[in-house]
Formats: sequence, structure tokens, C-alpha cells
Amino acid sequence: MIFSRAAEYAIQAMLYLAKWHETHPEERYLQTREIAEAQEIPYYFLAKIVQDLTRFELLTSAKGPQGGIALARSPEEIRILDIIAAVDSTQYLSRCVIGYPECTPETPCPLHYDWQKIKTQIFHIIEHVTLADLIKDAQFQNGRLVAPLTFGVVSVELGESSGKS
Amino acid sequence: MIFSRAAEYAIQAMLYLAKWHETHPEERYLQTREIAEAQEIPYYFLAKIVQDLTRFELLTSAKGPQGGIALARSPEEIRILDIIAAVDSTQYLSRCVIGYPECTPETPCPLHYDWQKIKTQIFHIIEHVTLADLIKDAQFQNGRLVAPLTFGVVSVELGESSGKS
DNA sequence: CAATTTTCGGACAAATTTATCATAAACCGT
DNA sequence: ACGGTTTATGATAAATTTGTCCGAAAATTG
Repeated sequence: MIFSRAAEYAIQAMLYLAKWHETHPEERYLQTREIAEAQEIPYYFLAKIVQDLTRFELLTSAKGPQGGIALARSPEEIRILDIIAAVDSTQYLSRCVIGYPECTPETPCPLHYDWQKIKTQIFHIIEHVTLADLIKDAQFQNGRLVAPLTFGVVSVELGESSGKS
Repeated sequence: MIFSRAAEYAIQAMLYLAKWHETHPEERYLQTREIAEAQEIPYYFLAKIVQDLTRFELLTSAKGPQGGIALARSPEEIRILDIIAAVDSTQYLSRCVIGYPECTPETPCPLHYDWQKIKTQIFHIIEHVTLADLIKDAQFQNGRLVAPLTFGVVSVELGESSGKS
């Protein structure tokens, strides 16, 4: 588990909003409650997370009827990193894998260089991938976004065959 | 933070033991207290972790004077994965990054394929890297193992120059 | 203006992880 | 056999994360 629950929920909600906005360009706000129910996220917990996201100006909110929340910027301008930074602290990317307090390039822990590669890749993803990238071609299924099956081992034609993972 | 504190401490302690055993082949047991103090790990917490490690037969222990703990197998035969498995659950490698309960190759979350690569690499490391690999050429410094500076950007000759990270 | 709907904020509760303690059990040297 | 030393165990406490609740505050509608 790399991200906290809060971060996972935040990303889920932001994805939901982005995709919904794409298909309902006329409607401005979506209610937190609807997102929570669609994604089976505990409502009150999500409400708290949403507050963080608005404080960090990733969301705008409006009270009252027809109110709700909406992306504060376009999906192209919201990166995973922005979301993580709002709800988690991103210090796990600087923290030593095995917890050495002085794990630096000068006094690296034995796993330092191997792990550096991993961290670099993780950082690359969360820094570059935007909501727009993620909702592209993805579709809702049971309230959650499912990626197009055009990358993996098996693409299209998923009949009775193929094992599960 | 990928691993739990407990897992970090466990790896630290196992590394310490392995290296110490290498340089003191005559002495059988090392005391938990000594490891805790050398690595600044809360003693009682480490003692708990050590119990898990002995239950999983990664360590053997002996009570009484001249007692303590020792590796149950040679460092070549102890992988990071073994240590993690003893103190954490390794389910975070199967868990979806953004927490979708149904994130499978058939209904992958939008980050699934990108993250798959990361997970594969993490698994590859913890599955293949052994204590023997890690202590090789590493040396103690303030009670902690420091890797040889022969990989990184800067090797040897680290005078007044070079920035920190 | 009143009623309704929604977010906001603080306080609280539950669960998990991290850390501490006290005591028992095992061992060793004498 | 005894006293000291060390791990083993179970109980407990503190800290953090996760989840819940309620009473506002703000906005819309009639």
C-alpha cells in the first residue's frame, strides 16, 4: 500500500469528477454524496478529504441546492502529485526504504541505489500523469473507471478463456 | 513509505546481524539490546519484531547469559521478501494503487498498467535480493550499514564539493 | 423571509500501528 | 540449587489513520 486510504479516495473522486465533467459539460457541480455512493467511499470521510482538496484549490465548491464540487482547473492541469500533496505528505519519496535516518548519496543504505530507480519511476508517474491522461478512453463500470483493454496481455475478445490474477 | 516501521526495523536488524556475523564468525549470538542501541531502534519494539522473525524461523534465539539471537540460515538464503512476509502482510503488492476493489487485468483501473511495472520491479527486488547481496562490501558507520560508493553519480573523493539530497 | 440543501468545521469514536512495561521462562556459571 | 542475565509473552499505552456525527454557515428556491 503506497498511498494512504485518504489519497486513494481522493484520486478516485477526482477521476470520477473529471470523467463526469467530460460527459456532462453543461452541469457545473457534482455532489460529494453522489461520488461517495457511486464509489462506495465512506461519505463523511470523503467529505473531509474533499475539504483538503478545495483548500489546496484543486476543487471549487458551492453550498446550497445545485451546489457541490467541481474541478478547479482542467483535467490536463491536475497531476496525481497535486492530489497526493493535498492529502498525504509526499515524504515517502525522500524517506529511506529501510528507515536509515542518514541515507544520502554520501552514506547510502545498502538498498539505496536499487530503490532509487523505483522512486524515480514512481515520481515520474505521479508528476507527469494528469487526470486527462487517466480518463482518456476509460469508461465507467459500476461507478468506477475502467481502463481500455488495449495495453495488457489480453486485449478485446475476453470470452470464457483467460486466467484471472 | 512503502514498508511499515516494523519491516524497516526488521531489515535493519537482519542486516546488522548478517554483517556482524561475517566479522565475528566465532560468536554465535548477538543480543537484541545491542542491535537496538546501535541502530537507535526502540528496544521493546524491536524485541517484538524479533519474536516474529524467530517464529518465522529466520532467527534462532537462546535465553540466558551468552544468549541472544542469530540468523537461522546463511545470509545467501534470506531474502528481503522473507523478512517482509514475517512482519508485514505482503498484500500491498496485490492491492490496487488507487484502491479499486475490482482492479484486475479484465477491469483494470486507469493506472493499472503503469503501476504494474513498478510493482513488478519492487517484487523482483524483494524476491531476489538477499542479505548476502546487501552486506557485500557495505561497512558499518554509526551502527548502520553504508553501501560502497561505487555506483552512484559521485564515487570516491567526496571532499568539500557536491550537493546534498 | 423561511425552508431546504449543501459544504464547512470541530469534536469524537474506532481501528491500526507503534511503543512500553511487567513478568515469566530458560539458561549459565558458580 | 541460586542469582543473574537474557529472550518470550501478554497486557497496556500512545500515536496515527480512518471513519462518524452534529451543528453551524452559506446558497438556492419558493
